[in-house]
Amino acid sequence: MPELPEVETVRKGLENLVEKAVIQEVEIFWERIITGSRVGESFKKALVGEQLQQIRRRGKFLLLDFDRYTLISHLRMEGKYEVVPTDEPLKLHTHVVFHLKDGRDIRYLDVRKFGRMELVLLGQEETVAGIQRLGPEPFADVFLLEPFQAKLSRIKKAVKPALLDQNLVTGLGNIYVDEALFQAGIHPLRPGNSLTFNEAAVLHQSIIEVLGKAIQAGGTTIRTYLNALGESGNFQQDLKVYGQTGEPCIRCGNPIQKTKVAQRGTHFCAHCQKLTEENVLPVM
DNA sequence: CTGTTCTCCTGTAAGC
DNA sequence: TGCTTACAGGAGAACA
Repeated sequence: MPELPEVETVRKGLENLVEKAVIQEVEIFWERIITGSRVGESFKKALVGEQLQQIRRRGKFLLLDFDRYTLISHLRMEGKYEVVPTDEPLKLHTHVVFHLKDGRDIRYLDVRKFGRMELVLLGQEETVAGIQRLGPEPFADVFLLEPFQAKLSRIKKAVKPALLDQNLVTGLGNIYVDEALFQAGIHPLRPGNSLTFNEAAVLHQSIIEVLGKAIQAGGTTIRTYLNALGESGNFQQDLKVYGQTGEPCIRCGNPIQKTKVAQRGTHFCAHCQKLTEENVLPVM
């Protein structure tokens, strides 16, 4: 599942391959991938003749800047891009194809069809609600402790779903949220407002470190798909709790446990991440 | 406004 | 062996 580090890896890979490429034609095989006011023919028509100038990223959204438009792309669970010669046969689950003037295609594949694309006027991504509500990028220069702590202190729900909201900080998904909470020694079910200032500070630092290291590693590759961009990371070898159910905790040796929090598989060490009695949330 | 549940999708694995 | 069910989860919609 692409989270911020994986999306950043895709961004770099795509930009290196297709910067300055010009779109000749667009084909859509699953209409629901495209949302917003420019869908179907209007989406295709707008992009014909457009040259890709740069690719930016905001949270887990890719922002492809053309001459007059910005294509906002979210990979959600399993979306991926590949750049291949136009004459190469389409793989299963190919939903959108951007034919380029140089004889190649940018192809969007997505087994689950959860990913979305939206075309807005150049640089107008802030008009999209999903981007407007994003918190700061998880970097030390913009993700500041004081506002994080202040917001967290007003959140009654569990800290894990709070961090997955993308509003406190953007970029965490199910893998890195478990890793950051483990590194900070905080139980995923602790209510946001139950964290002490010191705990919030440690969590803040853990989020910056975990995502920073994952970006350096090129993200986490759990299933490898040859030729797809962003599937070559190696952070999977640095995972301390995600997918480590039953394995000994690197800190205390007790087995890593798996449970469900807010409908999501959640990995943690019951010894290192304590949920004290008074912090127990009502059964959902 | 806050918090929770449902929905979208298909491949894979577990269960009977 | 073959059919059914559970599970994987990001984000937006729907709802209390």
